[in-house]
Amino acid sequence: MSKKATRDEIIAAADDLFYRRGFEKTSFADIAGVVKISRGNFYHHFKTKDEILDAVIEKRLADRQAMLDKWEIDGQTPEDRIRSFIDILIVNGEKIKRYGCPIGTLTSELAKLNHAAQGEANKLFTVFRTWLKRQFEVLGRKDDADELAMHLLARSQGAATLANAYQDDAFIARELESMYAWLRDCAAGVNKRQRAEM
Amino acid sequence: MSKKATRDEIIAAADDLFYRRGFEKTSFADIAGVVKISRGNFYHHFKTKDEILDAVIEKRLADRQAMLDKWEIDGQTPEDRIRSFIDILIVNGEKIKRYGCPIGTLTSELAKLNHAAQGEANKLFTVFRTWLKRQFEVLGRKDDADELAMHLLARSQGAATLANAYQDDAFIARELESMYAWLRDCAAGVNKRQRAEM
DNA sequence: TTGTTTTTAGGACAAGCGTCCCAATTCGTC
DNA sequence: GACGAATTGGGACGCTTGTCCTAAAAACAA
Repeated sequence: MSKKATRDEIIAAADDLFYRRGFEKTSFADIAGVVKISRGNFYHHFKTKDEILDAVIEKRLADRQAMLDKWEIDGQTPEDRIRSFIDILIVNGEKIKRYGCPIGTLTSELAKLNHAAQGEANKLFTVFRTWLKRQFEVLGRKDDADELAMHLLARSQGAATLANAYQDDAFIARELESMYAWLRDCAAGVNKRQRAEM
Repeated sequence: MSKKATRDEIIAAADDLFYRRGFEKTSFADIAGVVKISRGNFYHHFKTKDEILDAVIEKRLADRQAMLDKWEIDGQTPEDRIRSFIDILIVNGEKIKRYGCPIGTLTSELAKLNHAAQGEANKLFTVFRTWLKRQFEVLGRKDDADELAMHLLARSQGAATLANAYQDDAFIARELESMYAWLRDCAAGVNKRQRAEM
């Protein structure tokens, strides 16, 4: 097999295992078992485990960016597109209930390991943050677009964390409804704080 | 030294290390280094690493419960008390920025490890959930008290996760303000969805 | 003081880890 | 088919891990 094909298989297997078991817990042997190559052969593709992590983060960045680019075409309005982001909790619901958010759990783990790739992993959040910011801008919320983006990211992360802990579909449904409602308010140009001050 | 005193020192050291480095990454040697006892001596206090984890979770449960019980006395109104919960993000702000939420990150890690103590760790969330639920009941939201408790837990978790990733004080301040405003609305008996439907 | 129990230190152990080497195999090109 | 390069499998390496044993020290009881 060509070098690149094997390399991509390793990255795909590592991506999956890092998500399901965590980076630290996943060993070379685990990945080799999935890809069905010998452990020794690894060194020809990746010199260290950290190099695999870098490649996995790179792949995740590309995957997420591709997904957002696709939404940019599919979604008619920025509100539609932001709703697609919220709906990740549905589309990936089963995996999130089992393993949490792939981005949030990775950044948390790397923060605890004080790992050099922390900065790269945080870019995963930033990809969504930047994209959401732009959607809110198009939506007409130019002044607080980044704040709204961060807020929605936080809401989504919180829902994912508790979905993982409790596996409660009713809770997830309520959080989704609540985020939809919040988004409608955003689109109407009225944010929660302004209303509270009325 | 008495057996219990040493045992408590081990638990305290493990509690701290599990939080800062994660359960998996923390070794017997790490804990022994902090407590300054020999590695071999461990077996006399804990037969397995999982037993230490159980003890750490037990301690965290007791600590949190004690904190909540204290708030029950200190806080004049249920709104005051719930505000104390929100303010954890300020009081433990520096640690949360560095290591994330001690509860959320532990449950996430144990979920990935598929660890037997998952259920016990989730009780940490439930301690807060139950307490918050009661506060909302006293606040006069008897019908949706548990829903409100879960929602606030999620908001808090999300804020902690992004605080850990970005270490952005302005973001944390905004999330706090937003949660305060939400709480005021709750106290006024009007939740966000009802308002959005007006 | 003597004898018993509790607590300790140090190290052995088998297993798993990331890393690395090297000889054999496969591949692509002439 | 032959040859150099790319790719592979198997295993060695030094280290760390959780676990466990044993003998010495300390604490306590009589």
